[in-house]
Amino acid sequence: MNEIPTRYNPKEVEDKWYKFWEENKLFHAEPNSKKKPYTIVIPPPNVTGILHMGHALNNTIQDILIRYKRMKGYEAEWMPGTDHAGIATQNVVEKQIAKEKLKRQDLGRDKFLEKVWAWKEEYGSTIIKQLKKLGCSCDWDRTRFTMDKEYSRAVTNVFISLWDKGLIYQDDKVINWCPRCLTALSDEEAPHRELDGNLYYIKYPFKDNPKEFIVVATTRPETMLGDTAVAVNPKDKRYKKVIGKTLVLPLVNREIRIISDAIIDMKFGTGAVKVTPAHDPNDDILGKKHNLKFINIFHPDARLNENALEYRDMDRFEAREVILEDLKDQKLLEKIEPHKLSAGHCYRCHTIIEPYLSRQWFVKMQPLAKPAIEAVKKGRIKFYPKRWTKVYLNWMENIQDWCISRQIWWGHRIPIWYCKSCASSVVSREKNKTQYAVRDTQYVKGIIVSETKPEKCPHCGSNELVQDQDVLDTWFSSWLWPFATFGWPDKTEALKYFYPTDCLVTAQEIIFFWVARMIIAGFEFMGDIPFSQVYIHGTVRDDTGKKMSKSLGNIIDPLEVINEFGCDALRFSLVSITSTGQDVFLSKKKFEIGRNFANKLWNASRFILMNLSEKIDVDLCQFVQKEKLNLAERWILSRLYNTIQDVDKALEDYRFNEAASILYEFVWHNFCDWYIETAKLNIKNKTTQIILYKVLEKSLRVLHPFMPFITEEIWQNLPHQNKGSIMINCIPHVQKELLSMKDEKDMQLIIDLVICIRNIRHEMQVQLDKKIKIILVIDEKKAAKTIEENASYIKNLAKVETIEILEKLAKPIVQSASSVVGKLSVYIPLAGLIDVDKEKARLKAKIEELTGFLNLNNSKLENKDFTKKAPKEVVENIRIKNETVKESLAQVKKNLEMLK
RNA sequence: GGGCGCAUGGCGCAGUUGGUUAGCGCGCCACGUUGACAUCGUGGAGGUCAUAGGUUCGAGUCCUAUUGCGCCCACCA
Repeated sequence: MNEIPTRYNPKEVEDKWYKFWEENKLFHAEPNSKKKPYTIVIPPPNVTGILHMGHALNNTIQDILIRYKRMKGYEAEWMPGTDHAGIATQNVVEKQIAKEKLKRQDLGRDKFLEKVWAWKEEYGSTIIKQLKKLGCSCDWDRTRFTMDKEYSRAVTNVFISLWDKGLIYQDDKVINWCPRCLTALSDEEAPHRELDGNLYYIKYPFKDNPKEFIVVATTRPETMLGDTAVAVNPKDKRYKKVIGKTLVLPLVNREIRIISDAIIDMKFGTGAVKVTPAHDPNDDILGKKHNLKFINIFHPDARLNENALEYRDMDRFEAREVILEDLKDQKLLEKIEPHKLSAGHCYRCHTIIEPYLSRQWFVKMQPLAKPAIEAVKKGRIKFYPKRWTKVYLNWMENIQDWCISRQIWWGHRIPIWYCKSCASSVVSREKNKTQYAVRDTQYVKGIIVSETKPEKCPHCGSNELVQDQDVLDTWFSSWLWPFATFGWPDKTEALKYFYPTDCLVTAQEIIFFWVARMIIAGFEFMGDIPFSQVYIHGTVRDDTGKKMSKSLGNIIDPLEVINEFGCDALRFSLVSITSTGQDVFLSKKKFEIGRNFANKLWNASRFILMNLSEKIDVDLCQFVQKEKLNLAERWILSRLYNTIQDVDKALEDYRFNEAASILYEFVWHNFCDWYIETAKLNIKNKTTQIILYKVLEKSLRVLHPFMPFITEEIWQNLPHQNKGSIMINCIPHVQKELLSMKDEKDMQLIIDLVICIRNIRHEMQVQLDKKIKIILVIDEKKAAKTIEENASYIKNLAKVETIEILEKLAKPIVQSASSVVGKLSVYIPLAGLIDVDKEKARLKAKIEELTGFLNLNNSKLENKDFTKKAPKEVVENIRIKNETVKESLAQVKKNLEMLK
């Protein structure tokens, strides 16, 4: 036994046990009619991803849930996989080929995609390997990738299904355009950030009187090149008479009309707005309504195009400066005011997005949202913490159409085909199905749908068909995750058994991107909720509250932490400091919590293993008889089972930090600090050994979901018959007959007494090797008996030589230090050692404390309203407490008297 | 313009439906190495729970307002 090291060394055990679990297929789940399923689908990390603290927290929580439920007897399925992350991955590969001075256009679509797949093959499983380092018990046999053939079939199917319902359409709209990624983005992908900008007041001269102007205010003067109107509010007295007149757009000399629309805010700026239909979402609406010209002034990369005349090819921000100079020269720039504005930023590259008129594909969301709203309102899907319900509903109830086409190459290509010869288009559909959907709207005239390239155009028979160049938004595949991963659209056994899933664990950032859309997709394609609970955890930040990011350089790498502190330490620490839904502020120091705890557990186990006698049959530990146990033993078992119960309750409510602290408190401060210390006195005793073993063995099982590696390592070193993994054992059943409030109270008296004696020793500076005598005065027979029975513990833990128990104090004990514990008076005769002044001060402080408490309670009891209105229990409790305190106080006062 | 979160001992945080003498970890002070553990043990100091009102017999916990910090949403030209 001596070969067990005094420090837990995670490096030696983690990989070993992970391999053991994997080889024994312990993470795999199959439809099993004898068990209830418990399913979690992982938020699929990007293939480009590398493990960061957000992942670590997110996946630790999922792993705790899944391991716990598995040990609770569920068929627990944790579906893993990765997301192809269209733009992100394309960007990575573009950067890679840029080193060879190549652009994707130089390679062409097919060659470039080959490169991306090659990249995916080489690096795409990095994050999976890292999740394994975290101990995640995912069902790797089912690992999915959103670009897998089967998964892609589901995506195409969904597109066609929505198409058939008329929920997908193509339109020319001003959308969010990233001039760097050169693609459209959805509204969610272009989060607004506040910028310090200016409001520029520009004079637009009247055509019939060039000396008169209308002044417009704008934050983006360069867009004036695309202006095709100026709008005012019809009620605005300042402008009433000029509505319908013509202005001459400066620099461009285009004639534009003054129109009126109630949407214009008279209070903002000058009340007159320049209208740029092709470059502003509002102006887009105005332009369509008033039949204005749409003039696009930008190249896709946001340099100005030929419509910008002499500003052509300038960058948008450079052009702004030049235009302002030119306006100044012409005395058309009235003034500049500083102004805060917010602008969309590309969520992948942070470039300021450009509102840009282009033809894109959209999903009509409103009809789809209805059941998703209902489900949450009716509580079929619950958010933890609840407050996110409101955020979700607010978004869902104001849902906008979803722009799903992306002008990139990496992704699911839109299954639409166009016929060159008759100008029809085709929506591609599944093989063997020949029915084509043909819709007669402005934009989709003669469109052809087909999963693979159709042989010929259904309209004219030509075989000159070309597929739409765009791919679908990444989230258009992720929203199918909870069922497409189980084989949908096929009706697989797994799908039937595991869907709907149980809990979705994620961060707030993707509620709209993903959670909300999954709920929509669940109803639309499965006819049911995708999960019943959503647990939203906080964001991981550094210790100053900043989000962790590479560019800020404040990253704490989970793998480094695992290397330095161990995986279990990482997991336990993370969970301990994350209270429900609150953001987590991290510093490396915080991982000491888990490391130290793991070490404590390790050493407690080490102690127990070193002391178990060879002959003992530990498998008998299941059959302990309560009548044969002493107080300490009954106490620790009661504590154990209460702990197991409390952990269960905490996990049901997703209060992970509470579960962790309950376990910490039990293992460290009940089991190690007290039970093991008492056990040392009878360590040769068979019952003692059995109890030590039993408590350890059961604790390990409850701890396992939190700290999988160390618990398996210790488990495997236990001398039991059960050589299978700890994973396949159950969370201990609570032996209700061993729960005892009385035992817990009685033991607490012993503990308090020991602490009290230690305290006096310390205050009076009585060395530990100095044997002392104590006199206890108590008139309660039961309590006296408890103390008598446990005298040996008190003697050993408080280093007391003799204990004398009296019913009453016949004569004063001179030269003693004294105290009270409940109704018990403690005297420690310390002839020659006692510092009378110190002792007086001690007693006075005690008197003050007790008096304060007594006064507080008395004032409560004297208050008739209180005794009348407060629950009986509360009043009674205070009465009882007060009685005890009164007695204590009287005793302490007497003791003080004696010192005089 | 709406919505949300957070303000508790030096630091980081708990505190579930209002009733505990307000807890935990780190740090601090003092003592300690009798073989589970110094990644440890023992004892201790330290808080008018942001401010002002209110509801209540009773408020860290509920309501209103204020201050400070942070976040989200929105078509503020």
